[in-house]
Amino acid sequence: MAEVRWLSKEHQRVWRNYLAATRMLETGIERQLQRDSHMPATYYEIMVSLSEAPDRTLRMSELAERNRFSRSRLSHAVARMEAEGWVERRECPSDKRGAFAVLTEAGFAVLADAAPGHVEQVRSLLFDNLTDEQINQLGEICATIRKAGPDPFAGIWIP
Amino acid sequence: MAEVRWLSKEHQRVWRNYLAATRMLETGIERQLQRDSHMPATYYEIMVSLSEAPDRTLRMSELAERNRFSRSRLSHAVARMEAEGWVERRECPSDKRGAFAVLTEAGFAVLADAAPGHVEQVRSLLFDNLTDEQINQLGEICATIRKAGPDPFAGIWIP
DNA sequence: ACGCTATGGTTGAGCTTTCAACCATAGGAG
DNA sequence: CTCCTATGGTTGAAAGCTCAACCATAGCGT
Repeated sequence: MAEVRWLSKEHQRVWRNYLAATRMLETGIERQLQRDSHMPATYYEIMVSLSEAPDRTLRMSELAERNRFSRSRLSHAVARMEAEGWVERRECPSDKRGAFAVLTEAGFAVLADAAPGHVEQVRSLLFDNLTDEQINQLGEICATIRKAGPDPFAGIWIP
Repeated sequence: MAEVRWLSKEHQRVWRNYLAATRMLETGIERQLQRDSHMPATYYEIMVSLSEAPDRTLRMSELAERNRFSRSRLSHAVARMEAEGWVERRECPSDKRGAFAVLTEAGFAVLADAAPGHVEQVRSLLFDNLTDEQINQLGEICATIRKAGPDPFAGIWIP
């Protein structure tokens, strides 16, 4: 067992600020969506992805990867959204294992309705408080972290 | 209803990178702790806070606020940790409503055991990938977001 | 064609989190 | 002292997430 390389005081400070800030943001986003649109952020993200896809349709696997959801999480979420009538499943003709998720009209309407409040919340908790420079920095930093992270994000890296 | 101020293309890019990066990090941290130490990150954070407090003891409310947990979430978590023998509750003599949480020896041992692996994971997913400058920037950004956020973080700001 | 492994996706159990309701005590104001 | 409200904390139910197990089809090598 090698020596433990503890975090420096400075790194610790950063890490704790990171935890507090991200938790605050996440909770704030979640609460606003739940309160105003009766949906968790997960559903919102799924619907956004679908709304941007051709025919508002995506393969489950595509959808999972884009949002970094586990397959299982997505599957459960889509099941619940299907029950709400926001999404439909269709089978894939070219690969009988596969499945498509399609955003319904009702789903699109719900999304359109939820969007303004959500965007406002993102602004007020995040963008409105940072300088343009900081926003750029944050973008770079997140892109870096993201790229450095394990890739398909399942399996391999944590056995 | 005022005009919706949508996010610019650039802000959207940042926001999506933010979501992907933070989700990746969170999941990675959670998985490592669960796999190697059979505890969720929540417990780890609680135990860290306690381990640093005088007599390894804190009021529930203090504990909740420091980590930005809802009272309810903390209460449930402490109950489970108590069942594991990692934490004990004591009543507060000066305020009979209050309660203290105390980290037990067993809890401390478990924490000490979990720490090295956790730190290593934080390094490898975050710090190792950023330049010193980026780390400083991230620290500043998170501190700003945190300060700008709603404060006691319950009630008031989202009715 | 056969068998083997890999891939796409679902399922159920168990754990965590949230929300709202709740109980008990504290700390004023009248 | 007696309300009346605020604070500290807990609880139960409902919703979401994770993990591991699973089923079905794909696609390769022979």
